[in-house]
Amino acid sequence: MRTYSIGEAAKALNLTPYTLRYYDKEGLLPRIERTSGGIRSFKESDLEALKIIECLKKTGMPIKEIKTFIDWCSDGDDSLRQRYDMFQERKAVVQAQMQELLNTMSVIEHKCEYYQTALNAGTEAVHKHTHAKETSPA
Amino acid sequence: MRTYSIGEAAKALNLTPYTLRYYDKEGLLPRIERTSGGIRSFKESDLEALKIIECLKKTGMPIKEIKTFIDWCSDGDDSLRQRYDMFQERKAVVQAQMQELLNTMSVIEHKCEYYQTALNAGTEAVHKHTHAKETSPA
DNA sequence: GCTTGACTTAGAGTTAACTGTAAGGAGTAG
DNA sequence: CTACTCCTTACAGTTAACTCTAAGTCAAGC
Repeated sequence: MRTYSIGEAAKALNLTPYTLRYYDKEGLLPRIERTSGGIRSFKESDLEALKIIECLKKTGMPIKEIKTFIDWCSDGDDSLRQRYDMFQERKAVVQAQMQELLNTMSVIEHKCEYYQTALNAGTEAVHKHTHAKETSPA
Repeated sequence: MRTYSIGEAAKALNLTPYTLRYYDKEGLLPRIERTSGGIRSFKESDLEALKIIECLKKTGMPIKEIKTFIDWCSDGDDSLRQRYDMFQERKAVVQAQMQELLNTMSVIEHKCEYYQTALNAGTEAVHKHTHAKETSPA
């Protein structure tokens, strides 16, 4: 099975060696092996674990919480329930983020239309209501 | 038209007075008025502008870029094109974020199933492939 | 008239997640 | 042999976005 240096692993994951060393320091790579010369040797399984770590990061999970999960993984079957619950919670978090993103998109799209109309008219005044004494263009 | 103190505005927007002062210091509230005593007086239009600011923040826009937009708003109709382009770009950003969130969700859901199965079996070994010498539980 | 509470400023401190520096080691090309 | 490149550690520096502190102002209630 081929292995990867920290630079190769970084490239494969679109990260930097700095970041990978930082993850290691924070305890996110407990199983990482070293060569006789002390150089980190990333296996395919390490890259897979890092992909999960990046996935959890994308859900907004802080690194300390990810470390808790990594520790659970090292604990074996005793922590299956915690890990299951964690992913269920992450699922709920992502669902909420999706809903929020939809709301955000709705506002952005309204603004796109607003500025499309203003651009066609050549002036934002086209949106001024007669009853509004003052409006903020933002 | 009723106005709001910084504390009231913060509550209405689910922010803190510290944050609103910080935004002001960064130039995000150029039109904010003050009472004779020097106290910030938020109008409805200021709250609306802040809602747009919060919306842009949710798309991951840094505060310095939001300030650029706020400055454009003060510039009047000359900047309509820039503002339109900016919202189009934000729309593309949010679409990309949505796609990424869908990918993330897919991974999370696979892990939910993985741990559901493991939990039913009482052990993660249920997922071990015969050809795999070693796997990372993450 | 005095206390209370919310407001003001300038500026310092915090946090997360990197990001870079310095000093040095090891393997490879010429 | 020597230069080059990548690796190592320890630790300092950076950045964004707050978050708080200190010292002071001001209006309202008792």
